[in-house]
Amino acid sequence: MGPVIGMTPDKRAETPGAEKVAGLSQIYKMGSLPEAVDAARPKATLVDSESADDELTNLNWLHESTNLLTNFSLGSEDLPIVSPLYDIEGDDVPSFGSSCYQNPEKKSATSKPPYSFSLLIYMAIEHSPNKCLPVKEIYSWILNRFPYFATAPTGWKNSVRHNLSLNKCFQKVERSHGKVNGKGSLWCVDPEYKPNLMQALKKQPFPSASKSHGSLSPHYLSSVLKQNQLRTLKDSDIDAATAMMLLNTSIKQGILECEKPLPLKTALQKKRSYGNAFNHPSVVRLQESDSLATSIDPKEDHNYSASSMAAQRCASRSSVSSLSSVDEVYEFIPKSGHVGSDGSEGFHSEEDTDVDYEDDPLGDSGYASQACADTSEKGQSGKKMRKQSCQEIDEELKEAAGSLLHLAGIRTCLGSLISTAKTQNQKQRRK
DNA sequence: ATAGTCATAAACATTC
DNA sequence: AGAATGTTTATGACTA
Repeated sequence: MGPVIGMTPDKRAETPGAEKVAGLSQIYKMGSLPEAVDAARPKATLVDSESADDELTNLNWLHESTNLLTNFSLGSEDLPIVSPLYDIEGDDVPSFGSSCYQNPEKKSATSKPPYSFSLLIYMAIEHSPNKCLPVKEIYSWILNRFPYFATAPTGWKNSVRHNLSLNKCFQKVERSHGKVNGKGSLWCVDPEYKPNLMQALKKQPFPSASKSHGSLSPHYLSSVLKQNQLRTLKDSDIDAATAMMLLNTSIKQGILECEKPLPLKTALQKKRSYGNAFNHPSVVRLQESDSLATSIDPKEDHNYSASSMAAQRCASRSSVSSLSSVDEVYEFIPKSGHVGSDGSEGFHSEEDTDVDYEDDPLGDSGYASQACADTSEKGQSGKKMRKQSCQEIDEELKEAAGSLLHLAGIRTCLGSLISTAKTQNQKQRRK
């Protein structure tokens, strides 16, 4: 049985449009200075850092940080491609920028990459500064990273286009403002499907990770938590949703102690009845139905099928908790920052590509600029409302994270975390 | 055996 | 006109 046919109309109908694209997370800030990251992330500035400083449960350190992918090596040209969900393991603070990863594609340049086309496209898009790429750029990225395709039968490009067109994970964004830089559209990853893709990536065989290191992320998170290295976690740029996922995984693997894995969704639901979990020492009883699979279901892989995706899409829409990253929470926030033009993100377009970001007449030096044009045109009142919404969401996330952390049985280390965080804050303020 | 996933190929339309 | 891009359909291999 082939791919589900007749998907395209659905895909078109569901194409969320500019706002969503604008909300694509600003991932891959690897190698960039924190200032640059902040500048590129106006959404982070929406949170009153001053008032939030003393907030124990504040998730700013998650908000401000970028997606986990950032530090898991998709983001730098200097780094090989590995699963964003794997990393080296060790009790020491991982050096995310280190080159201790194996390099699947370089390891065997002539062998076929262990990634499906969907994942290759996903990586290519996520690697771009604005999470949008024309198909030609996708070709280039894949070619650059996987020399296999240089000698592979030419049909792979067809497959890429086929995937883009058929796979609901990918959204086409018209270059509305005068067909900038060539023909064709830009392709983005639907944020709602990002968890699926992430999950799919995680499932990919990575000898370097699985053999000697295993799944680092939960271990890493665990070690961070156990060592009360809040700063480390903060610096690690793990976003809230990912942290939740890792927490769950850690719990599942027995790294952290908890009765059962807790989906963020549950945390959000419970917090409404219990209030801030930090103020409720009682353990929330979880239901089986609220398994981790609610938000991270290995079966809900990237695929052609509309059914599983639709299910997740619905779930995603039904609750903030299912968002794949905090960025998605803020997806309605117009991007005012200038991203990528100064190279502060550590990203540079591939040498062999012919798209000149700096020549973008839209002044955003990226593709997403057109996509977010709609949102940027909204008025001041809209901004106020959005800011308010952000604060509300932030509160929700804070409480949800509080619930999670509490339930994960790590509350005991919070005292240390607090002091560590406060120390860091004080140091920063002095600077 | 069946259904789902994925890769591949091909035809065709559209756009530049 | 030709190339690039995008859509759709079909088929086969593989897997759970």
